[in-house]
Amino acid sequence: MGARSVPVVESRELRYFVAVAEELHFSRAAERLGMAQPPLSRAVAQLERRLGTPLLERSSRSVALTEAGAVLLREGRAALDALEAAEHRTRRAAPAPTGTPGIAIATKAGASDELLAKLLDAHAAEPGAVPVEVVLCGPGQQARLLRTGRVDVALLHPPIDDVEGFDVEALRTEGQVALLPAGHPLSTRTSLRLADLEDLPGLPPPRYPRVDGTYPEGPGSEVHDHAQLVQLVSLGRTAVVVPEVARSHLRGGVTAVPVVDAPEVTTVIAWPPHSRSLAVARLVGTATRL
Amino acid sequence: MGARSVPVVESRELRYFVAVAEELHFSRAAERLGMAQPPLSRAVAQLERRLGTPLLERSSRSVALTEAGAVLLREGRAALDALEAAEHRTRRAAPAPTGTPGIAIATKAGASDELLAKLLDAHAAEPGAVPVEVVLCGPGQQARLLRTGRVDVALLHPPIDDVEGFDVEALRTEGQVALLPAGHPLSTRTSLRLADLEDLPGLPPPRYPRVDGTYPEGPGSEVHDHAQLVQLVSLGRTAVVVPEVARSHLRGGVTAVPVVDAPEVTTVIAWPPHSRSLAVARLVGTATRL
DNA sequence: CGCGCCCATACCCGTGCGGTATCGCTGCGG
DNA sequence: CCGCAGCGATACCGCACGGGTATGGGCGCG
Repeated sequence: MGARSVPVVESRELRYFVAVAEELHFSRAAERLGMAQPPLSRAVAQLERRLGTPLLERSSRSVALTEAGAVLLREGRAALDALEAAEHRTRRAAPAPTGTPGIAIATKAGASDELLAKLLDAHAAEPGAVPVEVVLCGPGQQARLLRTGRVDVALLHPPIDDVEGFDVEALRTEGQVALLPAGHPLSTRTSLRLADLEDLPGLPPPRYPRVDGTYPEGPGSEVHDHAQLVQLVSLGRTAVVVPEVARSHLRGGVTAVPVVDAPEVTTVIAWPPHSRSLAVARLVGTATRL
Repeated sequence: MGARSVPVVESRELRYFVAVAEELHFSRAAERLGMAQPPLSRAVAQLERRLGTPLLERSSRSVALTEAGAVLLREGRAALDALEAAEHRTRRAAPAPTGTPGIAIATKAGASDELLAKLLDAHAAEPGAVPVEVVLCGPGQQARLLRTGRVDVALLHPPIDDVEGFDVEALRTEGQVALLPAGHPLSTRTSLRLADLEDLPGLPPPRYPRVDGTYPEGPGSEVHDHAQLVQLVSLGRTAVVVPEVARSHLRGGVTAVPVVDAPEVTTVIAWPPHSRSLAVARLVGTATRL
């Protein structure tokens, strides 16, 4: 198994480059990395020398990626994720108290609650069940947690979530309903179409946080969890389309009406390929038998 | 896109650990890494401190992997491969003369020759064809070249080759034939079964190199390419079972007889998932239309 | 035209990586 | 039973390199 070729790029340099490539700004990237700008410039220049190709186009007013730089950004992120995953999975494999010798599952906070509850119950009832740590996270974060090894499995919702590169098993498919303030003209309907819900007067769509934590501009309210969302609807401030399960934990003042032409939402359980973990395989097996 | 969590493990340390874990011997690993043994011991100990868990069980006479160490070996190899891939793919994306702005394909030396030739011809005839570099390699090496980004696509033969983690498209399926010295008693048969070929007197199976370049022990001759193999057969020194295409470039003194119960051999074209390369997509498209 | 933003260069310092020497343990052979 | 040899750990040292501060230089903008 010899002949692993000599490495040229060090992971530290790669992290530096990725920070600069993401910020497109050396000073801001340096700040994010907790270091000064000059050594960062030098490190990136050194990386370019080692790779033998420019990665960034600098003018004194702006920074842009070259073709090679774009490739390295994409591939470098993947490599750094793999590195982080190696670290986390090793920690998890360690004997207690350093690591929890169980498995961790990620799910979007406020989503798939009862499905997850059923899964955990069923798993706990199985012989040889291991402890399961539940990691709640913001929307779109599950994939990253999975890629970086902080969790072993995740519940997510393609095609909204990116499942590229994971093994997945579908658990459930459901339609979507509109949540409307009670008393809204449309709330008496027995079904709706998406077109009915466009530009409802006085009910601007809420603004969800982006993956970087910032919020888009717009008239609607900022929202970051499900309870807030339902509350906003009941206050007559917004209307939204959500998966059917949301009906099960509604409150007064909110009416749910099926939206017949909304895309179906599937919930899948995802895990990293090459997973050699027996515990993961068992959990997935339990999930598919629900 | 903030919040990439702080790294604890450096790629250099990981390479050191992987070397030790593969050798299970600090001094040999140090030699392989081109360094002295004491700093290697220290670096691995430091990695264990950072991860907060022992990776190796040392006695003064032997070294063994712990559970966590086995996980880190597997995951660490993958991470190092990803790192190397980032490097190679970036180089390939660089403008000439540093990188070849084309694509590279790996194939086992001496296998799939005419299939590859047809593919290259067909590709060259397409509009917008890019230069294709052909990388010949030893058996079982294609997957590594693909994983580490030295090539963009590979021709391989599941289930002999591991295609786990790659996207694949089947190109051809064929049976296998036995190559026998002309005049051998079995060479007059019109078909054979695997059982017929067990323990043929005077025709011990050849010894192929393992992935690490060493050869297993045994009575047969060492062999490292197809021409040698055929020559050995014609010299009456061995007999082998190979895919049917081998018939097309036989020489005198060798007879091919179909083996009806040998497993079918499929040739697939494989490429890394998430490949964003248009050139790769086009080459694969061409291949499947052959 | 000058100011300010931003990346590069110059220079210095301290940390940490790698090297040599040596110790301590252990299995083995006489 | 003792000595030797193999191997990993420890001790110590020197230097290379990563990171900091100060400063230069190019270019938009007011």
